[in-house]
Amino acid sequence: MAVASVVRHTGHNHPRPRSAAVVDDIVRRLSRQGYRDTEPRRLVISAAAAQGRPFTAEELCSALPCVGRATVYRGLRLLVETNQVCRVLLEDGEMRYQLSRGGHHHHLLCGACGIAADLEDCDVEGMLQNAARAAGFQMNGHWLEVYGRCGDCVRP
Amino acid sequence: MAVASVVRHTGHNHPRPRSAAVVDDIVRRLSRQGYRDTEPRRLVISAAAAQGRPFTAEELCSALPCVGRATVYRGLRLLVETNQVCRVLLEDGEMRYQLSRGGHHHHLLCGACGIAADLEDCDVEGMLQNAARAAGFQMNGHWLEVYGRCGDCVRP
DNA sequence: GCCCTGCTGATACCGAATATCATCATTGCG
DNA sequence: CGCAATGATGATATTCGGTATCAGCAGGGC
Repeated sequence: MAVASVVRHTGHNHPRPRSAAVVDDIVRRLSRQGYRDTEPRRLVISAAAAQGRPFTAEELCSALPCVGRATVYRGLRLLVETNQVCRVLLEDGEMRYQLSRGGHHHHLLCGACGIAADLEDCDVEGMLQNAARAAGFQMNGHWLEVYGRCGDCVRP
Repeated sequence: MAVASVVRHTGHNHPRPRSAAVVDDIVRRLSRQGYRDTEPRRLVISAAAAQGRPFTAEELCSALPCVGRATVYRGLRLLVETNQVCRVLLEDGEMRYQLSRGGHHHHLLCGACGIAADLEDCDVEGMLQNAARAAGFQMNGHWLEVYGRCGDCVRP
């Protein structure tokens, strides 16, 4: 199911709009930045949107046998650079990707089912600013991942 | 200078013992876990201790031309698995390594000089526990890196 | 000193990611 | 609409970080 026809939920987050709409949205944003609206690029975005959990570039490739490897990698890189896709760091150091719903947020990563829920209402920022300043450090940003078990996997 | 003969400071952290002592310490801890005290392994540890900032496996290899690649990679992996070396995630996603001074801590990473200072007095743990619980998530751990400019690079 | 076993390192290998480049397709413009 | 400019594509080659192999070596318990 590359294009969902119903509203779906991911973890404990907000409803996600239909995939087709998501693809249109992203393509529109890219167009505004001068990037062309091409069929392979749409396929990459659509496949990324269809993933239920953080994915690797290779997974996108095998989900898109009809799109060239290089194109998949380039498309994914573009999406990361334009903040349409965020990077997700697994506990073992593996890097994965996930369509971003925008705004600054962190991920709650379930080690059992692999799902990534967004953690939006958490102000580590201020705390880190203070701690950094106390160490004579000027903080510009941070990277945070939270690992554990999602509700569905804790209560089976 | 593979073995420093003076007490040195890294960033804004505690004084670091002489490298030779650090190497002995680590070798002793490894021995206690059944790992042999070998010359190549000591060289790897010594080289890791001599790095002034987070390093890659490749950097260790070129710092140790007389030690086989495989041995360097195995040695580094062993040090990570036994928590003698911690992983450091750069802002661009690159993974580096750094000798650990033990205990749970995070890193203040300077984007200018590349140094990593330890951030020890910061309790994000509790805050994250609460936020995760509110999202129906059972938190087991987290990964945090802080990016910015160290004091020396802010005031040049 | 001897022997067991873990360690080493040269080499081959693997897989992820990127560079190349001829060809194609999108889009702006007349 | 149709043309040209140029960004995008994709098959291929290549690079590069990391691992598997395996014969020989060496640490350390006896």
